[in-house]
Amino acid sequence: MIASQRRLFILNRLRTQGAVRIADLSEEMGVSTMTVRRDITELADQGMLRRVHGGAVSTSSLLAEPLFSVKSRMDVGFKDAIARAALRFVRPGDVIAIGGGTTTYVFAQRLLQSSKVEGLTILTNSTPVAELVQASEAHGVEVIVTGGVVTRSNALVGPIADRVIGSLRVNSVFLGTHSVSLPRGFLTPNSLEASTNAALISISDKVYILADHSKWQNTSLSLFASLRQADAVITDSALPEDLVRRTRQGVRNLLLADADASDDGVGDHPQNRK
Amino acid sequence: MIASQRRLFILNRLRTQGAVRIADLSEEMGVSTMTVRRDITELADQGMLRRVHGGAVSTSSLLAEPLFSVKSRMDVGFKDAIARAALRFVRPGDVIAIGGGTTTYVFAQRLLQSSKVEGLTILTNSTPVAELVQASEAHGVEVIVTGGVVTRSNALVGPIADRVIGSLRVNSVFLGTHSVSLPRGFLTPNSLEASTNAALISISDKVYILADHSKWQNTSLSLFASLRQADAVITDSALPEDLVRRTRQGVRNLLLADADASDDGVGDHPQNRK
DNA sequence: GCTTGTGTGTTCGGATCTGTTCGTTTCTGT
DNA sequence: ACAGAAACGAACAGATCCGAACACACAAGC
Repeated sequence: MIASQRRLFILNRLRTQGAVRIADLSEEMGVSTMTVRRDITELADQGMLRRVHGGAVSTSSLLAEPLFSVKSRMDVGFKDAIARAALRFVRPGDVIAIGGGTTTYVFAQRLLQSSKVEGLTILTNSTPVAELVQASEAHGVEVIVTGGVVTRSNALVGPIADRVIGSLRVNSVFLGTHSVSLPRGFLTPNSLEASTNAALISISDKVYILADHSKWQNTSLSLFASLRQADAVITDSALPEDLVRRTRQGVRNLLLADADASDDGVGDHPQNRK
Repeated sequence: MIASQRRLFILNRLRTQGAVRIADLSEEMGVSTMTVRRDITELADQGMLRRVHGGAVSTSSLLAEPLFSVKSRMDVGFKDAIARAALRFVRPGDVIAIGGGTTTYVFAQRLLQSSKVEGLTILTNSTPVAELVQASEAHGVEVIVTGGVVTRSNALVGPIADRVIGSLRVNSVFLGTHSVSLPRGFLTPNSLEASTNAALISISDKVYILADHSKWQNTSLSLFASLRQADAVITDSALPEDLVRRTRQGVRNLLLADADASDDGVGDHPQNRK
């Protein structure tokens, strides 16, 4: 493996995973850690990535920012667990929709690393997700973008998005949410995004909401789905007991993903058994 | 194995693998490393590949995209000059469309750095352009994405894109092209992309084609515009004299941007005056 | 025959890259 | 706060690659 190939490998890894470890890269590329270190140093000098202890993180990625602070690294851990747990709802050959936001972005990352990605068709209104799939060079995956006006968070919304979505049909949709309100449902601050989320839900057989525990504390403007509309809500194990109970009153299926679990992110907690 | 056979072998290898090692090539083709070295040197002089320690890498591959600032500075220099020259066709408050490709990407970069960006509305079928504008946090710019199926080069094409485009209207469109064929017009390898480019042209008052001089040597499958349809073609000053003359026979306005010029990229060459 | 030119292989000193060692710094669990 | 573990980077040594120079083979032309 040639030097520039290694660098490309590293950059691609960064684009799809947001962060890389030197030890992993060393093993996967079959070179010493020192060589990887030197590659990363070089790339960092060119501003292509940012060095951190143990590896490197992407500078341009959506996740780059949160990864820097220690506090929100925990958040990413939760999101990661949620994403892994949500994978179980993807079946081979499905046509799935993925909404905007960082949680669904992490979900897309995990999905691309899994074996289920083969033969999927992905509809998304998130430009980062679209680029992610493309950059991963995953085979047998078709990506369709909804179009629309670009929001602050790189989601595509508005009449154009809604109209495109309305002419399509998917097996399941995976959405993030800005706020979970009991007992109303799921909300977002942007009413156009709410409309687009609702459009995605209306064309989907199954609806899955990905929301870490902090979302229960937020409040937002626009409702895009009731609790009942979600076939499953995937959150993390840090959600307080009483909120779990009250949420279960409205939601058909509430999954608590464990950040420590290595397999599918769902730990062996009693409350996971219905 | 004859010299030209070897060169083809090397280029093919590059196309499929992105990078090659001299030692490998030497063994596989049954010639000494020195011969391979000479072949690669020759191909590099022709711009067919880029030499690196230990082998060679493809110039057109993914390498070009992430490493804009690093290498192939000449290519980027040309594209940059073209992009700066094209800025003159953007008026304040315009609604403009920007197509896919690396040249238009550089154009978008320049546009965001200029003062003209204020109040613009940008329609694009390129997800990198969309993200670029969003990431720049430019104020007063609205970005609309066409939607559609994502191609290898991160452009959005197909019926969805065409339908969305058909319902809109813009002042001017800026398109890259894979090939300039005299006297036919502008071509791209992807017929769906050709259709989408044609759709963009059909909704635009003015059409501007950005093409560096190498595009005159390429050949492609699908025509998306005739020479006449372009209100202006912006290329670089390295385009040979006779091609300039022959192109001027079909195109209303051919601009030769000078890579050295610091202002708007159009040098004071006699042939720039009509 | 000889010459010339082209293309290829070999040698070799220097440049560049890579791996290992080892003392230091930084993380992490208790 | 502390100790052990992991990661870091400087420095050295070995491996690899590079390119210039020269030698050789072969074909074309005189």
